[in-house]
Amino acid sequence: MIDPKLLRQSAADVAKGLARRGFKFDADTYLALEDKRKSLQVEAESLRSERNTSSKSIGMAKARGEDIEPLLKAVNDLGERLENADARLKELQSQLLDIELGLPNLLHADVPDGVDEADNAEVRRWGTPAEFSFKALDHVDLGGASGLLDFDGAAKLSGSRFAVMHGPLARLQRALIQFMLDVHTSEHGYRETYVPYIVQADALYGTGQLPKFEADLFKTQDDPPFYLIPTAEVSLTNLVRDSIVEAKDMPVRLVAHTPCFRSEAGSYGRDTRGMIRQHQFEKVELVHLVPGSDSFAALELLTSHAEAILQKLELPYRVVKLCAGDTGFAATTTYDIEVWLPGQSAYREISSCSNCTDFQARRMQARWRNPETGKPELLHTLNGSGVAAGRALIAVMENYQQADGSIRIPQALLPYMGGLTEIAVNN
RNA sequence: GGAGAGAUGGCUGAGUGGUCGAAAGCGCUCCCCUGCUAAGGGAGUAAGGGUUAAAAGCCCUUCGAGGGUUCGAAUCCCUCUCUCUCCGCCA
Repeated sequence: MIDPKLLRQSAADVAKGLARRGFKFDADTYLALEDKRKSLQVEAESLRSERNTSSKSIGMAKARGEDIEPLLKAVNDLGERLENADARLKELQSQLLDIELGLPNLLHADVPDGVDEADNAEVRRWGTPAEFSFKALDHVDLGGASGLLDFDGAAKLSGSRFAVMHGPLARLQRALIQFMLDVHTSEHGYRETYVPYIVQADALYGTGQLPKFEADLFKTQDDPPFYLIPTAEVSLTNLVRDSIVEAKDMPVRLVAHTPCFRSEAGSYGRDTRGMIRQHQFEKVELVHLVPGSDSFAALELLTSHAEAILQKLELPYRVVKLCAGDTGFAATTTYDIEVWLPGQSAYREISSCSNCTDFQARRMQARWRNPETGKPELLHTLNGSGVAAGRALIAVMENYQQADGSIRIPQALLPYMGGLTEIAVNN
């Protein structure tokens, strides 16, 4: 959520900033509502103040044994007026909140202009895509060669956009997850955290998936409903909802492995081949909770932690800064890390690292106590994949493939594979 | 799933219709005093919001959540959630 004070004072500037995303914020309508809110709130509060004063004097009169009838008469219609003002205020505030919850975060000034991923700005590259002496296969064909990747079986169970994996391929994904958790906890200082995969609506309001993106989520039929998390960011970040973190506990750095569930509504026809885009996938997620002054440095650090995984796996990648139109709802700046996929001859997203500044914190009332002032301040939240395990598996398969369709195990994963050094064909 | 108990400020814990944002203790902060010392004295110490350019001040809200009764609710009524104990069931 954007600071309502900023909206009131600089609605036109906010509208201009959001226009970079292609988002239309009707500042005039907002300000008109806000104007009404102000006068109504002043009215309601002064009525309430009047009532409090009267009630107090009734109490005192009664204590002195005086006749309170005339006093009661004097406040006769107060209750009704107050009720009326309250109801109108409540209605107005909920209208304003609806608008505010629908506004995306303001972009950082350095975010490049642009409408979609074609306009993203490459920041750096690491590694060189390998030259193959044979025609590189994609992970679907490699999975077919080993017989360990089964889309038919998955379709039988769950329909499209699911995968079944067997044997060493399933183990390879598990190895990737263990490896990533180990690196982040032992080398990068994260606290390993196990979280629920099913959350209530409040958590999703906190991180910004709701109310706007409900269609992207899987929802249960309970009343009230539960939602399957689309990312561990939801569970991890909301841990500080409605709390004040002490300075000695900052910064907070959390890592969790969870499955992620996305309905992928609206992406029909995109990445239908293979397991690039699934309804269910595994991901290791990194979350930072930091003082506001530190969040941009933290974004660089977090991104470097995700990159370290790909470097240890010796997977070539590039880092791009997302353009205005491609940056997510809650983020002020996002780096995507794109791993090289020989089967597609393309860099594809494997991690997305975002600084959400105080946007999520304001929705969550997540604060920290600044020792300089002794006062609570909104903290800044960051999240990034460190990295997406399903896509990392694809990247390993395609980058480590050999002429016969077998797949070598990356050096870094050998300790996790129980002596296995390659995944052969025809398992 | 069944039975019972509970939810109050950073913590412990009083408060059962009126001047209670809330006693007391602990903790914490500041000040004072003190050289028989793991002592004494004093003051302060919640969060959110409105008004304001901002601050001060003033005002509003908050005693698990949401409704209700009342001039007035931490206190009474209803619904819900969570925690604890016991039983059952289960991983």
